[in-house]
Amino acid sequence: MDKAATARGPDSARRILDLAERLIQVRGYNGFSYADIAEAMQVTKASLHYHFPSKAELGRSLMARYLQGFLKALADIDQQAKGPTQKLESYVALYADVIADGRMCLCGMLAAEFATLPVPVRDEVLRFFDANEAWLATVLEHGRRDGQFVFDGRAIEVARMIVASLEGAMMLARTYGDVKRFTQASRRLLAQLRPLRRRAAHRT
Amino acid sequence: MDKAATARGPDSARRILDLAERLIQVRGYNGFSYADIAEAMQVTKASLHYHFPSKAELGRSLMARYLQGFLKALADIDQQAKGPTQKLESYVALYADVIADGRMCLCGMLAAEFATLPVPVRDEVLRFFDANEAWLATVLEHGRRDGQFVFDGRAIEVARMIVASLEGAMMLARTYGDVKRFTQASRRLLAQLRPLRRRAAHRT
DNA sequence: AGGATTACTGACTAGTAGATAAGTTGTCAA
DNA sequence: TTGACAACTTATCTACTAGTCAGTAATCCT
Repeated sequence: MDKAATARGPDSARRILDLAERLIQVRGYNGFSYADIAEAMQVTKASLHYHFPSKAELGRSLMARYLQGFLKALADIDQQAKGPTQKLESYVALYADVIADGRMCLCGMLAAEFATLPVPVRDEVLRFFDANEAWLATVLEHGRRDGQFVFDGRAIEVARMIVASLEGAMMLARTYGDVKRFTQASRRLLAQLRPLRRRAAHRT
Repeated sequence: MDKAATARGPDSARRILDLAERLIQVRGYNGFSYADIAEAMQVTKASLHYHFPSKAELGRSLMARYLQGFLKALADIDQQAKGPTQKLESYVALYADVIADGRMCLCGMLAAEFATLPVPVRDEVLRFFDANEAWLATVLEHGRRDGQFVFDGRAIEVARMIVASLEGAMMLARTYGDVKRFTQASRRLLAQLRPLRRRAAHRT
């Protein structure tokens, strides 16, 4: 009856993806190997190849799951948050949670290694950013309509700048091992959208 | 007298660094090998090890040179540019030139792979960002004093946000193979420092 | 001319990468 | 109970990684 020793089961694929996700977020796609996952799971490399025949397939599957989870998170924000301002704050909190855990956004990491990625993985990464920017642009546009945000030009452009800035802020925050670097940058980023620009010194 | 065939010479070390720099900017530290450089230079791998005993040493030397070149570029800007606004524009142009060439900032790339880097390389990367942010903070502070820039709080915080945003914008621009993504983001970034905030629609 | 130095080559090693084929074990359904 | 299927292991492979070492050719110094 003691089956705890052999951690066999149908959730192996999920556990593999969990480990791969964390490994890529910390070490990058080219910085981890099947051996790393096998060791952490106490199984052989061959067993991983049973679930994911190639590293490219593992990466593609992982990205697909990540994108799905991200879209779900955005949908949750759309349902729960009360307005554009609150939506934007919840959106930034998504990033903050990841960096607080010492990880980098999976896609930010893969974007850096883009040139070396298998094409299917590349495609998923682009889909992630496309969806990300499109959602954000919608929120920004709504916010501008009811006067919560002020910005010039097209919303998609502002969205792109915010996404890029958040990714960059994550990268620097993780490099310095200092979450404040992300928090401060994101706060400034959002402050620039507010209609009444405060000039007062604010607390750190 | 025909010595063009064997490209022997004391500039080999420099050529190795040139190739390594480009390779890292495109493929990352974990995405290139001695074999890549050896092939491009038409020499053996062993010859590379003569100049740089280990990959860590190659990385460290490269970073040291890169930092030196960057500091030189900043010094040139300090000498030539006429005021904070012009300095900032020249500074952004430094990044724009790199991305226009399809490359990523060397340190932005290494920041992504930070967890897997040899410690000496890490140290150099941090020194780069420290110097970068410090210089930018000084320019911002001067600009604020003579009314060319407006921002809340400490200049170093704004500098950090700008550096992170530019790195992020480069990464996304390269991922999409679209320089405009960088240009537009950086233009917006600088616009937010201007005292008279224009509300008019501006041309794309 | 001779010796030292610089800049290499060729041949090699140990370790790791992703990947495969054949065999084993546990579970469940007819 | 049997046999099919899922989830593995064992053993192996090829390609590539950084790195070493002994030797060599050209060049500089005296």
